[in-house]
Amino acid sequence: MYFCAMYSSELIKGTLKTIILKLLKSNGKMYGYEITQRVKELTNNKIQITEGALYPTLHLLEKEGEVETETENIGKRVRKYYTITPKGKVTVNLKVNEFMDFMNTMKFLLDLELDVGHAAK
Amino acid sequence: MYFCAMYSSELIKGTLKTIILKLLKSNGKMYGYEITQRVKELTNNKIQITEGALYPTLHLLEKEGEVETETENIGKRVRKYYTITPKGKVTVNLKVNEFMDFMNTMKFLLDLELDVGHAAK
DNA sequence: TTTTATACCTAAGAGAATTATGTATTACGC
DNA sequence: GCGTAATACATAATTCTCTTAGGTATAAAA
Repeated sequence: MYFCAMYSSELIKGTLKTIILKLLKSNGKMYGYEITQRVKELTNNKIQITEGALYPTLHLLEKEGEVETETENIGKRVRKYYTITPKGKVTVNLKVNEFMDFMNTMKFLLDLELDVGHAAK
Repeated sequence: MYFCAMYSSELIKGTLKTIILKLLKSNGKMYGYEITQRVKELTNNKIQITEGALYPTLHLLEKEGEVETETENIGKRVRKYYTITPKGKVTVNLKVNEFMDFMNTMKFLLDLELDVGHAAK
């Protein structure tokens, strides 16, 4: 069912809040389903946020005051828009910086070719 | 007790096997405690592998055939050395490539400054 | 009219780490 | 010579975050 060039799921762990907040920061108000679609599209299906992960995270972010909601009626359907708060903007900057730093560290670790001489391919 | 400029622990999740295999590949045989110290040193204390995470992972890697062990007696103490297997070398290349790809995708996502005009700092 | 896409949600379970222990040897400080 | 810190292994209980699976309902497309 999944046409996965997707990353193994452990990798993505810990990045969900960062991704959501970053999208909301640079993209303005979005609703849940839209977030999943946008991420999928921007990453060529490599990152697919499941709804079981998304909605609980959005609710948590709201409880923490990182995002705010407003509902909009589309026909008979209710759509819930999320907007990043000032607190959320602080958080997202911290998180993005931390992740960038982490990537540099990992790149350093994974690029190392040390002593041993045979430096196996 | 921890003098953490350390990364928030969720970030590191999913990268442990990759780090261990990569170190063993480029560094030759190493024992558990040595791995934790080397990683700590190479990352300026930013990544500190806990023993509760390390040992179960090493045992798993052995069970999966990614690494092999040999014990060495240092005085009265037993030291357990780990070496990467040919299978492990294939795995580590896949994992490193996947992680590098993942980092590029994340960098793309987190660097985006989209439409909205106000492009909040 | 039936299937697919949109749109929200929660609950049970899995997986990978943390935290807390436990054991024992060796080196260092005083 | 004696206590503390560092070395070195290990496991168990718990926590956290996500997956899998389920549920509801409207709108569009086939």
